Amino acid sequence: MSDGPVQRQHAARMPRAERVETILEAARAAFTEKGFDATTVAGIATRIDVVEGTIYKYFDSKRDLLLAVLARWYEALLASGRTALREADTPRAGLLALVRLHLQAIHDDPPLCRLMFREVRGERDYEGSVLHRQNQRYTGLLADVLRDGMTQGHFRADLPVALLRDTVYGGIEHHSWSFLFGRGRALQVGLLAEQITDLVCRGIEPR
Amino acid sequence: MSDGPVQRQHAARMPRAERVETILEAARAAFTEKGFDATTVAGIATRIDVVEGTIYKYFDSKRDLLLAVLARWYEALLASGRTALREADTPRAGLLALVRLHLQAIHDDPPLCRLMFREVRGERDYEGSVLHRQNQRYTGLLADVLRDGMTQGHFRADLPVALLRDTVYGGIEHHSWSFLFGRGRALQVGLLAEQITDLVCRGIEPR
Amino acid sequence: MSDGPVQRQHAARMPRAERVETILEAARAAFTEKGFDATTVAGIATRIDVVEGTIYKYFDSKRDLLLAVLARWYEALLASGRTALREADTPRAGLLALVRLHLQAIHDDPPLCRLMFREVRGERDYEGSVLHRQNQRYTGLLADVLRDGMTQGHFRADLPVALLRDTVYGGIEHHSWSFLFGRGRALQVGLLAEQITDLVCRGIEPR
Amino acid sequence: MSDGPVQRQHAARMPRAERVETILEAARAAFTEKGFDATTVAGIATRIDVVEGTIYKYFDSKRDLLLAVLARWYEALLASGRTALREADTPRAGLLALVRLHLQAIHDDPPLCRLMFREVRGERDYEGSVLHRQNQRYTGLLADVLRDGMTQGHFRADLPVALLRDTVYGGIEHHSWSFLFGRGRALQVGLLAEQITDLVCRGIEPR
DNA sequence: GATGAATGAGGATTCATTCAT
DNA sequence: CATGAATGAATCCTCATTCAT
Repeated sequence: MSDGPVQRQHAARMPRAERVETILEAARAAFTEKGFDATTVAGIATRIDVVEGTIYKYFDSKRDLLLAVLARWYEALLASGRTALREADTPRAGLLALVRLHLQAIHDDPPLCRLMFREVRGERDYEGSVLHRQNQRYTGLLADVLRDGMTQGHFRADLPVALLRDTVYGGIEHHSWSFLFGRGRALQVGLLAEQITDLVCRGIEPR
Repeated sequence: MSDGPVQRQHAARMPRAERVETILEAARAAFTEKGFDATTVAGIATRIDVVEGTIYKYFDSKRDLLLAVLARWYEALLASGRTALREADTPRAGLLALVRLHLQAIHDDPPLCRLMFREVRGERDYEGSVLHRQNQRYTGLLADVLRDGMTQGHFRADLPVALLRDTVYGGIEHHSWSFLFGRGRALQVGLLAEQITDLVCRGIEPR
Repeated sequence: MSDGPVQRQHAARMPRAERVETILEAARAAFTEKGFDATTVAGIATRIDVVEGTIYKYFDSKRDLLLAVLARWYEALLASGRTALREADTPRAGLLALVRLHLQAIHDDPPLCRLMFREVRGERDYEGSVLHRQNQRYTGLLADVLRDGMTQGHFRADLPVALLRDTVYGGIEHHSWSFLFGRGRALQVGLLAEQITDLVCRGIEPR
Repeated sequence: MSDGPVQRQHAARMPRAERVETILEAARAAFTEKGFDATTVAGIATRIDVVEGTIYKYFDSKRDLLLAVLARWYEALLASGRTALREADTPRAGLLALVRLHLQAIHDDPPLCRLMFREVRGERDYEGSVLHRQNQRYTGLLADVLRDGMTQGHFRADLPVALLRDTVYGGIEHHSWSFLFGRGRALQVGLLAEQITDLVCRGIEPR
């Protein structure tokens, strides 16, 4: 008898939304474990017992998948930011909350942050992408807090909001660098948040 | 079929140092024009009329070449930083000078900065590399200024120097992002330098 | 991610014959627009708002679909040929009519002809296919005319009918080539028909 | 010990021209044996004990390789045609020689002809290609003979040379079809050449 | 010092087709 | 009659790097 074609069982049928979910989960795991390049689509597929083709039914490309994984993360971050702000009663408190949130996010999932910093930011397809828009909404939260603080007289108004926003996020990220990519020790989330907030607030305190 | 026989003459023999020079120049041009991945070693070789093998006589790998290109750039930057500091008579003046220098560097050679941010930082081989060490020396200039300022009582001393340093450089880079990678408009070097310095100084002014 | 959920309604149910009709129509459009390979079954399905599976209910394979499309065309051609012959009163008139018909067909639907020449003829599954049989019936019309002409003494009988037939059809097709595949100008149907008929009937020997 | 990288011996070094030769030979064999699609570049490489990359050093793509194989064949054909003409002392003799040559070529290497008819002719990249130009030179030989014959009064001059040329080559090819693609019997080169020449020269009108 | 022939690994992607619902 | 989730095969091509000459 000739070798029969190894008829593999079809994976369990799933409604679209659910399948997307499982793929996203597997992709996230794979990407964070091995990085983008070292991850193969076949590898992702194997984790959830489907074939590569199935993944391409739902995502146009491997890169698309990466972007989708990160988009979900940003979604959650944005929600957390909004929640945090609701409980902040002064601009300074809002600022502190957002700084802490950002540090916490980096602290909690370094691999995902590495992915974001390494594989996405600065790539040609980032500008104007959904992810970029989400990022803008997210950092916009802090810009809003600053603007409100200026309006209400808590902060001096002669420095551009965008510059302040970038200083905060740029500072945080730069400072997290060795934690993320080197052999740096854990981030002191609480302390750092206080220090950064302090630096910025005193820098923008009205005379 | 690919290009014909092209019976090429041996390229002019050159003393080692000179040959290294031409290679570095060609590599810099190629990398900044097309990015690291899109640049081929063969392409670099062609620019100076040698073959790939010749390049490998002088550099161990394509990546090595990139690192060497950037190392030269940092060398110059470091020298500029030192010069600038010599003319600064107060800590604040020193800080302003270094901020301005950094902004100017980004302003003057965006492609090279892109290379640095995109292809080098965050890569596994950066930590501990020569380039990293140079970067540390370079940013160390600013750290020194801050430390001196604290010692001399110009700056409050209760915030970590490293955090301040990262805030400055992180802020600058974050803020340059859209200029480098998006369709952002030119950097206002002078104005930005003033604003950043102002923000930081008032933030760290002793009460 | 690929197109959203697109919760589609079931397409209107149709009696078999009618559904076959719509599929054939869509397939013809798709194939002639983009060629066989570039056409996807999914694309054909989309045109008539059904899913791929539906098409496979009616046709065994994509190739089958192509063959069916062309078979309809041949059907019409064959009918035209028969009609044309009915009005021809001499062998030469019959020959002229068939030559003109063939040229006209090429002239009227170049995309379909391209399909026939490019994707079907010379493929392994053509020999012995329904399409091939139709082709034989169609070119058989001309063979019959020739045979009749020989029997009746209008034509010399020492050349194989098959060779004559192939010379006519091969000549026409070869000559249409640049019109079909190049940037050639329109076919001069009437003139060419006369010339070809003349050539075959009289040869090129001067009287 | 970790798995050493199976260091395969480098294939014998060859000068460019010679290597091109071996590749072309292997490609020709592979293509004619299995057709274009079924042939893999890896398979070609294996035949001559090199790796795929080597082939891509000399040819830009698999298709390029096919075209190059056929170009060589045409080269030879063109030369044969010129030789044949040199010995023909009348236009009719020239015509006969070229017809016979063409039939002989088809007879001698059906697989290569199949390649030409199936994979090249009618493809988008054929028009304007080197191959096309060669084909034009080749068929131009026959056009020249016809033109000369007309000038010298051996042939009537009221039919377009291009039409005659296409009739000859189209007729031959059409007639060879079943030999090439079906289960048809061998071509009767000599007989067919006589008949075709006769047909073209005298037509089918009885004297 | 320079050449340039040869290596070799590696994976994303497409879509016709099937079949459970 | 229609859906649409899942399969799975199959290979071209690039280019950094090596090394014999």
